[in-house]
Amino acid sequence: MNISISNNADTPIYKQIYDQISGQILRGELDSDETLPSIRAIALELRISVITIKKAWEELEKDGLIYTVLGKGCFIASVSAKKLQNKRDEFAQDKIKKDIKYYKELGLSRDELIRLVNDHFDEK
Amino acid sequence: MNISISNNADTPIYKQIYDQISGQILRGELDSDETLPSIRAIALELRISVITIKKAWEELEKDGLIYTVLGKGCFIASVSAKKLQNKRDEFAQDKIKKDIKYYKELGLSRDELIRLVNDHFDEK
Amino acid sequence: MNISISNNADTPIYKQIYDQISGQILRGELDSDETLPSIRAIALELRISVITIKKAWEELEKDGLIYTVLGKGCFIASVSAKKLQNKRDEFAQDKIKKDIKYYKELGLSRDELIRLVNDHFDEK
Amino acid sequence: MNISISNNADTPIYKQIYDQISGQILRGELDSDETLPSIRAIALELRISVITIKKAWEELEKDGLIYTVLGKGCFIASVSAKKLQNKRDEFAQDKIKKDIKYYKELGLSRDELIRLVNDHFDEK
DNA sequence: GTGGTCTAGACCACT
DNA sequence: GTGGTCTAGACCACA
Repeated sequence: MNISISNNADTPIYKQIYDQISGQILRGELDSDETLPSIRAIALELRISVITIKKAWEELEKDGLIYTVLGKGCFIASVSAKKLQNKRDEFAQDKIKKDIKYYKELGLSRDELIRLVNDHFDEK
Repeated sequence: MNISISNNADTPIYKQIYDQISGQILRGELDSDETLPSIRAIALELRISVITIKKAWEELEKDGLIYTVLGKGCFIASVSAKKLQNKRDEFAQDKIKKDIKYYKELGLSRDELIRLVNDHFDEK
Repeated sequence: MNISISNNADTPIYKQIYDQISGQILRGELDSDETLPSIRAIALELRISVITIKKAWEELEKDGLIYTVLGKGCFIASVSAKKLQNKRDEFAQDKIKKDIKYYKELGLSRDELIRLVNDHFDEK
Repeated sequence: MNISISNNADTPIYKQIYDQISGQILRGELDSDETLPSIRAIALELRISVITIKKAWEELEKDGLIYTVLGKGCFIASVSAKKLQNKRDEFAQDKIKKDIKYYKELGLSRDELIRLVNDHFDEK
């Protein structure tokens, strides 16, 4: 499980975890029914509170990406590749709408925005 | 002064105001040294507290977009067109980096992201 | 009457005027019973409100530095050189106490403070 | 945490708090990453509003003296001794320039000012 | 008239 | 528990 968190970012920690895990699932890097590490293990590893991870897990479960079996642990939900793709698209579209609104508020044209994407996509 | 706020959004009200005013300034829709409506006038119009607007004003002042003169009012900072453009770029680049990080996490390729931009740019 | 004001300073305008006029009187640059320019004349010259100057005049009168004759104007109070010196000392001591408190809070020693004075006294 | 405030002073409460905390940090009396008492705790102790303290905290954060972690608390920023010294000097120089301007306006000579400093430095 | 500060309570998000 | 935001009213300083 590769997760990196930052205390300085303006995104809350539980969201950082959620984004990274959901990303790994949506990209198909984690197999169905694979076991997620225990909350405590992650809490220790990342030196954060179990409550924070619990919050991330809850969001993932709400979105149908994982499921928990009481007393056994958390598992990756088995979702068909097609459904996965749909979820990915849904997530991306939800975000792009908000983002475009902001760039438009800044006065950027479509071409300027696309140039910006091209300029920064390969960075880092 | 066109400002619209939503109580349901997850962005705080002061941020909504900040975004809209900064947008108008950065797009050059407000002239230098133009007087902003008084805090109280806006508070009445939008039916929010003066403190909330004050907060937005403070952020705008911190970013050098407006300045306040005690007892006289608040004014658009006089910034050269070039500097304005720089600020706009700076704001846009700060955001695009974070956004791209997220889209990559979702597994989108550059082309998919650009198609997404093209599909939604003219909406609404 | 030489007065210069700044909108950007954090000292209010009426205080800037008060400080400069009181300074000129305390340094003996203005003779007793000399007429001060009319409030309106100054207001025009400095492009500020008459109310602001009125406020400064009130403070000066309260401190016994000027007196107003209704319908005739404002005049420099006739104060003996000795009294003038006393007032000057009083003003300076009031201020030095507050200032030293602040420098001490910053952790400056007496010698550091004196060096600071020496370094900056001849500037500008 | 030693803070004392006065309701009668002409400096706003948030400024009084800012001055005292920044003083303690600049004098090195508070260690890096030390936790500050919670906003609410201070509010209760000093019997003032949380917002007032928040305002002081924001100023301190703006000046890079503290940092806040959402949901965890506020901490003293880790600043090297050298940087601390620089900040102290910067604060002191900003003030001394204004102060000297005033004393000069009163007609004090350098020697008179230094005598004043010597006379009052050990008081109280 | 303007902005600057403050209160006393409230609700929410995050840990 | 923490900080983040907001309200509705108040009083003051400044122009």
